[in-house]
Amino acid sequence: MPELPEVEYVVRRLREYAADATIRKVYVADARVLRPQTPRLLARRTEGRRVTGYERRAKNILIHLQDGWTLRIHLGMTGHLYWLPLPEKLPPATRAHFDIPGGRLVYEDSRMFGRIHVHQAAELPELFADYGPEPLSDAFTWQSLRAAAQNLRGPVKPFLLDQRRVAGLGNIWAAEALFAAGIDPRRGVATLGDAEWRALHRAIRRVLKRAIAGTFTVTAKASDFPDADLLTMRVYGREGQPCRRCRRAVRRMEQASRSTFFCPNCQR
DNA sequence: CTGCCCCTGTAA
DNA sequence: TTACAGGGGCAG
Repeated sequence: MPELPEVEYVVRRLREYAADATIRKVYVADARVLRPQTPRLLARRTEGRRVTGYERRAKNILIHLQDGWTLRIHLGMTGHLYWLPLPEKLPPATRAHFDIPGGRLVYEDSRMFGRIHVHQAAELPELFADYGPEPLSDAFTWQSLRAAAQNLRGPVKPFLLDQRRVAGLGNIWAAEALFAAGIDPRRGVATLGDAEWRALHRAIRRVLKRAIAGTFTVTAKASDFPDADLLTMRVYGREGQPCRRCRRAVRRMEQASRSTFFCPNCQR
């Protein structure tokens, strides 16, 4: 479930609840979430080290530690990462947890598409070398978006999901941004004009900012993130329901084996 | 680019 | 029982 806004939420919560934590001990209940690394390696690199900062890069959570180590946690489809105060019981889908003073950092993940890796901080630039700009940073402009599509063909929706073009857009907000920009997800990137690139760029930023603000308006359990608010979606998950703008039925189609929702009337 | 794979849970 | 799920890596 987590996309950029939820990952951002997690990072801000960790800064709030687990600032200056020291990792005392690591427990791995299912080593598959570490692949290709191992519990032994994870323990060796993290135990006894203090957290020096939390950061989000695309949909990755970075936990910087003393001695130049960084935990990189990707939540995949069903991952959750949050601080849990000590008396509370670990949930059944806990795959790993980190003991810190006063509580635990819990990594829960039913489908285990997420990953926990430890890296030397120096190797991070290489790790993220292929990522596109952060959509909420100054580096992301409508010109940079247009440039990322140079010499590419194919529909705009899969283009937006490609982390090398823009970092951190997922299926929901790609669909919502295209609706906000009034662009049909089937349109080829080569057919978009400057006015459309501008509109798309603006829509991506607006939609993500609104989603981030939204995650903070709902109270979440144990500082975990709340589910994306389907009530505020314009098209995502609304197949057959009336478009909130023109009342015509929202359509669902498949693109690159992912579902795409759009309004054929409002998006052209 | 698309298709297949990785996994489990939930709803129709 | 089947369909579907908001993640990404990899081969073709």
